[in-house]
Amino acid sequence: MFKIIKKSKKTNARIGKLKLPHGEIKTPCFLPIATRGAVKNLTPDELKKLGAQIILGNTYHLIQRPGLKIIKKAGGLHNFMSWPGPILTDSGGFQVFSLAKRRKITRNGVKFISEIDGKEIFLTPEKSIGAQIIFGSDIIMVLDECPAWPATHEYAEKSLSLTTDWAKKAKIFYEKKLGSKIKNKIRPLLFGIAQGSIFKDLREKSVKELTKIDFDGYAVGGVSVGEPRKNKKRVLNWMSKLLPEKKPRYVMGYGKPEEIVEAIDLGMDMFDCVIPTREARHGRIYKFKSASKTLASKQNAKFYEILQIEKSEFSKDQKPIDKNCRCYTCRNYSRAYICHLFRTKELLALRLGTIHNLYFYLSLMKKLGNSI
RNA sequence: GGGUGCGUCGGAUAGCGGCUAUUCCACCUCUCUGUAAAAGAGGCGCUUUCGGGCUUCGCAGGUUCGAGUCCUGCCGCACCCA
Repeated sequence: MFKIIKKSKKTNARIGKLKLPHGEIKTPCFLPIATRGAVKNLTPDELKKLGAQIILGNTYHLIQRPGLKIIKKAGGLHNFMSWPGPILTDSGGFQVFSLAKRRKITRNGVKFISEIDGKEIFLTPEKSIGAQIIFGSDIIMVLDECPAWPATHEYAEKSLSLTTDWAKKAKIFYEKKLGSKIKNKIRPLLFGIAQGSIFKDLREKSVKELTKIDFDGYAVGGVSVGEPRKNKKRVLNWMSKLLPEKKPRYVMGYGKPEEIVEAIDLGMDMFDCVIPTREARHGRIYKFKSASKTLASKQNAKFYEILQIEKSEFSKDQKPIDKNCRCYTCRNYSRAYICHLFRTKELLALRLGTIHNLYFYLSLMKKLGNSI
């Protein structure tokens, strides 16, 4: 399933191949986010051209709309959204964090009050896995509780025991549903999610128990939930030593370009983040500082910059965002034009921004892979 | 020439006797990490030792404890009549 092809001599970085039902992906890789079955502003065709190998959908949002029935009838999420490549789906665990005001955690699952119609949604570890199986996800994530920072040791410990318990239940349910069924085909992978906030003993405990359950891959959850950068780094450092080497390692919801660089050096393989897509819609355009420079000096010095493209300094700037960038946006349009589109709220602004920012992230991944 | 109405921030507005003059747009600054985000926060007269101080509703007077608001004159704009 997961093969490490090459290891860096200088760092813990590695290149891997991961076989999935809808194709093979190369790691390290970045997953553009398609929460509701669409990467905002892009067609699957465009995504593929940008170099996306795998995308991420969200269980909580998709079971609300359009609902399981419709996706099932469409023949799964791939068919429904016309993306033939691999899909990883998040379990809804992140919504435990992001929709904290609208949910209640119980032993058996999470009760949400829908932000759409006020209806109650009860998400259990089993339901989440069941839904993801119906989606036809290539990588299924277990339901976890993602505790916000700051959390007390006491709370984080309690939360972790729940998350671990849910992980066991998820695994049992998954085996029951898919265990014997698929023989010749590659079956969807099931990933566990390590929690434990910023506490070393809890992170250790989390990984120990998850590996006992035995998953196809392991994710680091609960990172970038408000904690200072130092803490994130420390957690990832521990995790890189704790997580099994032979399994894919996925840092959830991560991160800024420099953070991904660091995490790859620590031996992390997969990443997803809303930054490139969301910030694109908000007029923050990422670009490399200089194409000729390698990313070797990346550790401290920022190798990229962000243009706030709506600023008046760009309103007359006829240069492309990045003359060395080969994305559709940079090959065809000037900063002035994109600035104009943003200021006049033309929808094309969002598309062009998204295309460029995703190209930036995905080509960063390529560069980082090549440098291993 | 006569009449009517109107002049409030860069633009558009609210306010029709009572404390710090409303809102929208534009503009400026910032935020965004498993997406309730094409979103959100702050600023937008001058000045400040960040406590505040000063100044403002076309202009000039007046009435009043108190005026963007009422009265008089002027200026400007719009419309109507001649």
